Amino acid sequence: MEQETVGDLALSVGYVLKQVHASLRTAMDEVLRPLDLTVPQYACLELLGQHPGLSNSELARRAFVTRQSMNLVVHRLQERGLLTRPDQATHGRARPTELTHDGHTVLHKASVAVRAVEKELFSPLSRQQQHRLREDLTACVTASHTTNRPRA
Amino acid sequence: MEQETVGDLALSVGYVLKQVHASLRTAMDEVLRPLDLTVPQYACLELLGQHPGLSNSELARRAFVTRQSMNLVVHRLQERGLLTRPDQATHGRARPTELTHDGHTVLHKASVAVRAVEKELFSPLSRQQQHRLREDLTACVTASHTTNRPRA
DNA sequence: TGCTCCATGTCAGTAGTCTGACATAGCGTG
DNA sequence: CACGCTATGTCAGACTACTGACATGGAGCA
Repeated sequence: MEQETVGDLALSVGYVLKQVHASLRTAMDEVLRPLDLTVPQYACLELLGQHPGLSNSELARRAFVTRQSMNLVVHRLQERGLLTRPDQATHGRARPTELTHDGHTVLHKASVAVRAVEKELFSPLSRQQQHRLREDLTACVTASHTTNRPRA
Repeated sequence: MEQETVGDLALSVGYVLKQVHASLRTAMDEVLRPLDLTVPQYACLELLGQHPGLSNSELARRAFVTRQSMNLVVHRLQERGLLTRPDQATHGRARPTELTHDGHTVLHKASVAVRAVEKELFSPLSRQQQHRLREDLTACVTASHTTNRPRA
């Protein structure tokens, strides 16, 4: 027989997942604050660092926020001179965004700090366990993308 | 040598974790909407179902939100008659909150729906893998609680 | 060509959450 | 007893993210 409801929240994978996510989020906020960056702003920079030329909508999808929210993030980063965006789109309406020199500099500092946070958070797990954890989580999202609409 | 920055976001445990969390959050929102419940509201009910008599601050900690946010959640659920809260505190200032009969009814429906969502999301993993995943995640949060301040 | 459909960008309004602040109740210690 | 410390509840304000809506540019098709 299968129990329909969760007996104990600590035994719910979803609850523990949320707990780890909250810890990661808090820790990231702390290390990004000295750089005057929010988590979505860092996500935007990181995405552009690895995939230059992404549009605003594409950034939004990959950062798991709406286009409108990402639009504000992009505008503020643009005001700070961390990224560039052509005034006119070359092809459609999508305007490819890229990091400036300052953007790359800030991103590197932030990326190092965030990497350290992740390393600390997952330190109880061995390298092999971390790899396995990532594989398992990846399997879940790829499966949900096939059953639901694959947004990315 | 250790790489300081993440080469590919898909290889970052934190990024995949956020991805799974986003999927879970979205799916929970969808199934809770027919019940006119938000995720924090469901979390509040679930916590009270398993631990009757929790105070507002305690609910906030276990739901990973601030006291102020949880205060609004509790008030709205109280207006809907799903939970009761004494007007005066018996001992300190903490007022123990408990579910009403309607609260238990709504909670049961919601809990069944959420349980189904989790089961679906983690369906790519075997029962053993899910258990292992939960164990690994739990290890991370317990470790972070010892290094940082143990809020709970 | 003209039409539909879709994706992108953007604007306005709304709702949720957070930070900061203050008052109160209990506990421990001088 | 008095004082400081902590925890809880609550209020006010600001910020963030979301939903809904609209306009525009391109692709596909009759």
